[in-house]
Amino acid sequence: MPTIDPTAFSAALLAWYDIHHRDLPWRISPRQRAAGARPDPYRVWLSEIMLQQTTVAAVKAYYTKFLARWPSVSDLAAAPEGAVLAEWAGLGYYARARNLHACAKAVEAEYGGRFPETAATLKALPGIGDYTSAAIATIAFDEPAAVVDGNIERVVTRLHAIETPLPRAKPLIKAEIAALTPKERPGDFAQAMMDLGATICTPTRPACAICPVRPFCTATRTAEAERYPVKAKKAAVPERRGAAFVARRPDGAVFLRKRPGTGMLGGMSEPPTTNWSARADGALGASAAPFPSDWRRVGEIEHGFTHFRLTLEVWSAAVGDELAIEGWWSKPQDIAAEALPTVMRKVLKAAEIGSSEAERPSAVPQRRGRRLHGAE
DNA sequence: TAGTCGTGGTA
DNA sequence: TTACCAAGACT
Repeated sequence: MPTIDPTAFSAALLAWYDIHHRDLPWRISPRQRAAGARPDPYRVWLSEIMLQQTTVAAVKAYYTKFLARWPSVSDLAAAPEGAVLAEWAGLGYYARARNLHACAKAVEAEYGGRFPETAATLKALPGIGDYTSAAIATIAFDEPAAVVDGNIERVVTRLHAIETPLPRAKPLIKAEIAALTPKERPGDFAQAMMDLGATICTPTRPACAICPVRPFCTATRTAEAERYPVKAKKAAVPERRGAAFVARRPDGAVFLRKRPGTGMLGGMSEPPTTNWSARADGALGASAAPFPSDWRRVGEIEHGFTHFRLTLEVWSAAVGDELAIEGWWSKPQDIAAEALPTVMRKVLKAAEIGSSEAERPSAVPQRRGRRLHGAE
């Protein structure tokens, strides 16, 4: 593996970044940074948590909403967890939201509302791991920590044509980044590497012809950049099946309950569902309902999760006000603000319950697939 | 260490 | 349609 001169590499990368950096809501410009400004650690942290395994495009609207509602870490710490989960609904990986709130409370309680300034101390906080601790310390506090995310893994494996598959190659990549990260402008260096990965050194069809660090890159010489990073094969995703039960009151309210605080969709809201069986065959039927009623099957929905695909039968019933199980009634105008994950909004939609103004049903409800499934 | 944990966009 | 993936953390 040929050695890269860190000084020359940084100079080329940062010169490119000064011109071609992305303008993002949680950033300050290289020009402001050069003038001595530093970004608000709260904003850096908030954005980094949201960006975990999530695209910039998806994050922007959530980031703006969170910042408007909770302008500081103290504001966020004072919020009820349910409000944070409801605001997070739709962004996925809900443990992030629970840890976000726990972290805000820890920063408030242990550090008086000011984020600690080193990667090592940041990493001890909930939801902040290897990558995020290094990113915050480097971007907000100028610590030259080794920042390694998916973009940077891709860039480095191409620079050195690393054949070792991920995640085994991770220690090697981190060592190389530690060697390349400059003492001056480490925050810009990290963000420049990520911007390079996001805009030039892309997973498919990388733009090697206009890459500022092409002279340092091994993979591009053999026109094989796209082959890296080598990754271990993934197992096929299994199928699971379950049923969801949408109870409706005469005034249109829907019965919801809260899922257990940990695990899949932990702490989020849902219409009552069965457990999601590993069995993908057979129908469950109204006998699986949380309480007896005149359940009618109104359709089914499919949803892909990271490690399995789920099919949910959707059952609906018109019921009275009193149910013997724990939960609450949510009126039509309140549903949009509930902490409903996307899969559960699909369920409500299948039961012809508008989950937002945008989905307000027309006078004649559109029924998709409804005719196919009569009552039992 | 390998499995768990969402979602929407894209080839 | 399917498969993969996007600024990972936690157990």
